[in-house]
Amino acid sequence: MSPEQLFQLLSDATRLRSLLLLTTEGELCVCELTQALAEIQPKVSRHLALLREAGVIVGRREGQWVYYRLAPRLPAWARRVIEAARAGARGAPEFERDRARLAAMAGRPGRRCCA
Amino acid sequence: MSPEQLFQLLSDATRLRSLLLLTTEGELCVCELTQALAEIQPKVSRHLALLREAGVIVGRREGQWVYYRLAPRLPAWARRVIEAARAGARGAPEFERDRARLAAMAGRPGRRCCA
DNA sequence: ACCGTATATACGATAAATCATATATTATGG
DNA sequence: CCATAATATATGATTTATCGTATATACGGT
Repeated sequence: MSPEQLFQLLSDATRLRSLLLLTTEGELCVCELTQALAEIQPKVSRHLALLREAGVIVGRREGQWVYYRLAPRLPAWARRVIEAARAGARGAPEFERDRARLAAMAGRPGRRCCA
Repeated sequence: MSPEQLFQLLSDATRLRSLLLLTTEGELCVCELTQALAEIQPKVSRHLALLREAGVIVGRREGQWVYYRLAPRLPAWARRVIEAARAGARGAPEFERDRARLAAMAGRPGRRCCA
């Protein structure tokens, strides 16, 4: 994982938004990301595949769902890059909308509707 | 300056190498960067222009030379991204070679040859 | 075995970035 | 005013990324 490669991955809005959601939420399945980003599923899936193939995120299958999260073995400098990006994205409407859509999503898998 | 835009800028090897050199050296003119990167001048100049237009670096003309440095008004999160990239690039031969070529460069403008 | 849902991949088309070469601009020195 | 050096920009060609649609695969329930 070179800096150049990481930056190339983060330079796409779909991948960046996915990654930022994953860092704050910990773990999300593809359908949650698809809904949160308001994008079509193949698009989200393909971008997640790029992040996975580069080792930035890891996927875990549970039943029909595949949950993605930040790769635990991600180098410290890469984590710092993502953290800084999170700071840079603070308050930007594009990212706030993603969170809002995720929070408003009904029938999220593996979640009780009423805690 | 959005995170997405900064990452797009850093995703190119020429721009990333330039920027890392600028962070460690403080200020460099185009001919120094051209030599350090071992690239042709129009290529270096064009990539510097992109960084400048985005507000990542600023240029200062002194005689025939234009010296570039990190933009003083660069947001903190962007500085952290670049700092993390520096950590990620540590020891990578590509970047070490740049430094070596710069150090070996003769006739650098504005420098005494023997301090 | 079949169906519905979730996820992944293949494909051709479109858009965007990068390149090398050539040329223009700006400054210095004679 | 001309020549030279440093820097910037224009141009057309080429490569690389991204896209939407269609299709494939994997799983769970009936």
